[in-house]
Amino acid sequence: MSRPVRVRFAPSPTGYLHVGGARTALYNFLYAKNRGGKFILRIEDTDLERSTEEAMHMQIGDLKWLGLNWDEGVNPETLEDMGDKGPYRQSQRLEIYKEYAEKLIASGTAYYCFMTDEEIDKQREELKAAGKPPQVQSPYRDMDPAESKKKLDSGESAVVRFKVPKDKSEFVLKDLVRGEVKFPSDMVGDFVLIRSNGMPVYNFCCAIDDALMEISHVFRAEEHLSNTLRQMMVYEALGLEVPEFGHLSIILGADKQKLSKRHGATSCNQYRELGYLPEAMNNFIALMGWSHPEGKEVMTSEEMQKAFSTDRLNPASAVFDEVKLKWMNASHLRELDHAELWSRVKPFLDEAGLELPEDPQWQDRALSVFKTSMETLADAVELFRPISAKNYKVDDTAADALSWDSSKAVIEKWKSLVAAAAEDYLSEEQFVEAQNAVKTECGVKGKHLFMPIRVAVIGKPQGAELKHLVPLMKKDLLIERAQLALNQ
RNA sequence: GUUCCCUUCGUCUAGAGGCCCAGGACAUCGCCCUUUCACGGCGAAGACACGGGUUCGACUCCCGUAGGGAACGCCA
Repeated sequence: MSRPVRVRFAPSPTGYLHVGGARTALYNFLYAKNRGGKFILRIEDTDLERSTEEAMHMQIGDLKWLGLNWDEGVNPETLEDMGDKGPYRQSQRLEIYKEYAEKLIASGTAYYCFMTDEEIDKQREELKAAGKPPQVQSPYRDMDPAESKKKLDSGESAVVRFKVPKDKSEFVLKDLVRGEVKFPSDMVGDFVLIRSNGMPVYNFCCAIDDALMEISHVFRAEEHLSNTLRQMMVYEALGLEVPEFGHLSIILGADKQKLSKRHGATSCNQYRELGYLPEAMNNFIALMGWSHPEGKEVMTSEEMQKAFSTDRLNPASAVFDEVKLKWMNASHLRELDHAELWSRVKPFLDEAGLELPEDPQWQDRALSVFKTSMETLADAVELFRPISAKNYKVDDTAADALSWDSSKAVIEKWKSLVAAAAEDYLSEEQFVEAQNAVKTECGVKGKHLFMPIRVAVIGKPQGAELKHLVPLMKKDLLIERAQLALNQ
């Protein structure tokens, strides 16, 4: 009961980290932090068909991006073992699984099964047709070990199956999020422990690893709920200590189906590319299935760590709402100090080829002007593009403002006033002065005044306040643009 | 088919028998701020899946029904 808290995230490296996986990782991380425990990263790469080294890098990269740093497991830089309960990649633990499988065989709770795929398929069909649960019923279940040894030696391939107790007993799981869950033992058939190629199967290595790595709590997705029965059987047969489990709800798409590729962006990496902040991602994901005791919504990781507890975990599935994610991203965006925000925005600006001043003070001012209209980092591109030294063009939406009788005169006057300025940049006051001068000189006011000027400055009839925008732009640039607007 | 899980505003959720003719957030719609756009402020509309119990009293407990999901793999 008073075991030290050790939790783990155990992805199988088959692609980028999915938002569902990210939430699982996050909850484990938060729990470890909250309880002063250890967070461990284990790689479940026993499926040779689907696991790749590249995907492992992707998963690790995504976890790092989210800031879910682990204390033990695969080292994020060197990929070597970090901690004394390794190896942390299942593909490197094969001997261990083999040893335990042999123990089970020796004790009669597991056996070699020589059924072929065809035989199993056929049996499944028949059972289904008969309205029975499609569980394998292996004729090798009670074969004399000596005889199976002989078959094995003669080169026949076999899997190792767990011998599920035939006496109908009940397994009770005290789930941290679902309460008491009871499983009849005949809910599952004799499941595979070791594949014929020698690789262990999830339910086997997961149980062994969690026990050997002294994992105290397992938070994982709900689809593993019925796997827990199998794992409990393995624990029991081997006399290993069972961790506590918490089965998290599934994350759904807008159509209430399990979130998948066809719902659009579902991996953390995609959200990173779209300009989402890891802070916002964590915060948003945390709130799909957990809530702060005081109902706080926008939180830092530290706040979440402090407040996290399993009794506020919600068993019902949640729909992933990108609109709210956006709002949350905007909230976090505005909390960042400008030096930090600039460093996040910079890659997006560079990517778009924008040419902007290097001066931190300029960047600071620019961000105060633009950040209230940014929801994602990527939004900065269109916001900064109009004041970038490159890429100026008069937008189609500006045609109206340019068509008024007085517009040409307004822009001419504006241009001459800018040209008369002494410094490289106009101050806010100078801009207001100039605008007033245009007003009296040309005899226009209201939108006939500021719309043409706005177009002469940014090429569009709408945007941030001119008195904030103009001081961000070099005098020469303003003149050049006024001319371009006149040429329209 | 069998077993298991889930079900409060459109969405994320609060609610652990009277505090709830159900609270917050996003979205929506108004108004205010604003010589544009955002930000911000204020306000409106909007839900206990259904049916039975238990109880003086049920969103909260029990049982059904319906709907959704998961598992029954040499995937995890």
